[in-house]
Amino acid sequence: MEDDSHSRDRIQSIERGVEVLRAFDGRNSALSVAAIAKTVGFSRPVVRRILLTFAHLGYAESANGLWNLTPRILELSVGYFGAASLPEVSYPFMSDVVERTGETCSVGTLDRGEVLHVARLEDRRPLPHSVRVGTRLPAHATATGKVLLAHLSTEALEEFLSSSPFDVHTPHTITTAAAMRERLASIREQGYDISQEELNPGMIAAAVAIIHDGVAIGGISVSSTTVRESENAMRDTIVPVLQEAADRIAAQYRYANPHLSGGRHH
Amino acid sequence: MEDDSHSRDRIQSIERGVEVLRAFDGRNSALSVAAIAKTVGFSRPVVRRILLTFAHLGYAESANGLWNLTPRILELSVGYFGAASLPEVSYPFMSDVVERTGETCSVGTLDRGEVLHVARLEDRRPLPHSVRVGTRLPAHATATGKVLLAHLSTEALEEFLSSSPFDVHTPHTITTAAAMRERLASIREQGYDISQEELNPGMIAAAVAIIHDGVAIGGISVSSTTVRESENAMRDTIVPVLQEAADRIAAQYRYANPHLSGGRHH
DNA sequence: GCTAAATGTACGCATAGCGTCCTCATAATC
DNA sequence: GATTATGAGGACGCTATGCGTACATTTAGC
Repeated sequence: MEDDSHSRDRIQSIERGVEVLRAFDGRNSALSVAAIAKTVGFSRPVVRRILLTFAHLGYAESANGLWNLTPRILELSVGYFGAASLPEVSYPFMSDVVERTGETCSVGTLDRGEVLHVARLEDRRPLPHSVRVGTRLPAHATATGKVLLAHLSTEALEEFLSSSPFDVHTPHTITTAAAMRERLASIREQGYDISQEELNPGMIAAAVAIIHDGVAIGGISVSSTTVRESENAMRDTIVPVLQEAADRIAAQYRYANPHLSGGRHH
Repeated sequence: MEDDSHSRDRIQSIERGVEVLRAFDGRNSALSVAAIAKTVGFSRPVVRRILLTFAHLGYAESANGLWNLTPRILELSVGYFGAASLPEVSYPFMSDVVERTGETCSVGTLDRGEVLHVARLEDRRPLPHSVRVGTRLPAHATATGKVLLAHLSTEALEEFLSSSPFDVHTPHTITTAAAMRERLASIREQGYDISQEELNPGMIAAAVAIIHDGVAIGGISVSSTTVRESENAMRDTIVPVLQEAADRIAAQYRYANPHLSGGRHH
């Protein structure tokens, strides 16, 4: 009751600044100060000061009363995009997947019970539900999420199964822990998952885990619509391509991160 | 003398927080509190509080005294990655370029006299100088930079030519405003630029501007090494591919941003 | 031309966040 | 293996920082 609000060594202004950045969710192109204030729940002068700060840093700009983030905001992610980071290593192989399948390819990791998309490569035809880099989707209703859950340790999986309420998105969404356990078992056996209309109607996806040193560091998937791809086509033609890409990404990742392999340093 | 340091409506803590994030430059994988404090010039407790704040938000984590950014930091860029943003629109066509040329392709915009890389797609063979998304390079010594400079308004160009000191990176770097004017004129005539060893020895790049509504909203380039590609090969085989991609990106950008075309709103 | 809603700005107060200081743990040096 | 040096973690009092209320001003809308 004392540690969650502000624990003396946590900086309020930074948390507020981040909340303002998150108010730009990518859907609304430009936001007014008042709209942001309403979203995040701070007073307007506070939001204004935060925006002016970001503007001074070059991360935001205002055009006649409406605010936008500038491309320079990408700078904040550079620290994660190391030479050996998962997206950095994955992109070349994802390119291969897009070329061979003609569909959109994504790479994601498990983050707080959700799939965080760290890399994405679209085919020329855009999909109805566009999932941009940085966005999260519920793990229990996505193919990538389930292949990652399938490789979790027993304790971590139990925690997920007990803590997460399984939101229902479509009639095909897996809703019970029992059904999820069953599905995860078959994923472990087959090595892939196909999710048909579990999150969005009309959408289908296949995913394979990227295994490095025995742990699933991410999942690679292909998403499409049910009119373009059937479950059989996914299994027969796309899963092998994904499997090959996952293996090559893992190998390249191992090569790029030699210090992670085997035991600790020296 | 009063407006630059802290102007009463700018939040110091946020600026400090951003500086700490930038201390993670992608080269050093993990940093200690003391190392960051030395880099940014704040006291250690301040850096520690900032890191704890980001850790609480899920953007940073510490492993036995060393700190890292987590993939979730990508969330902060989501606000820029709109459906109609330049990288979002470009990636599919960049994929095409990589496929047809077998080389690394990048898209960048002009930002404060530097080229800010907003999208990048590598071929499988990594390049010696890896330029990640979010990083900036000097405009005067890169192909993308020069095609963007070539489309600047007269005033903006004059300001750039007078303000920027042209750092010398190699013997081939353009160092004088006169030489730059000459080069820009030929770029306007030919529609592309090829930069051979102007920034890094052994590297060569070709770039073409992405023109939307008469203004250059970005540049697309292919980078390689001088052993793999000659200037002639660049001009004859790669520039046409880039030109086609640039045109298609511009067209798609126009389609994705209908409100930007023609006159202002209403 | 009047209401309404949103922006920019000012300013005094409270507190958030700063730095100094101390303790403890972990390495490096001889 | 004793000794120094370097860094992490934490406590605490003071002050500058950044908060919100309040007012002035602009822009849009019926």
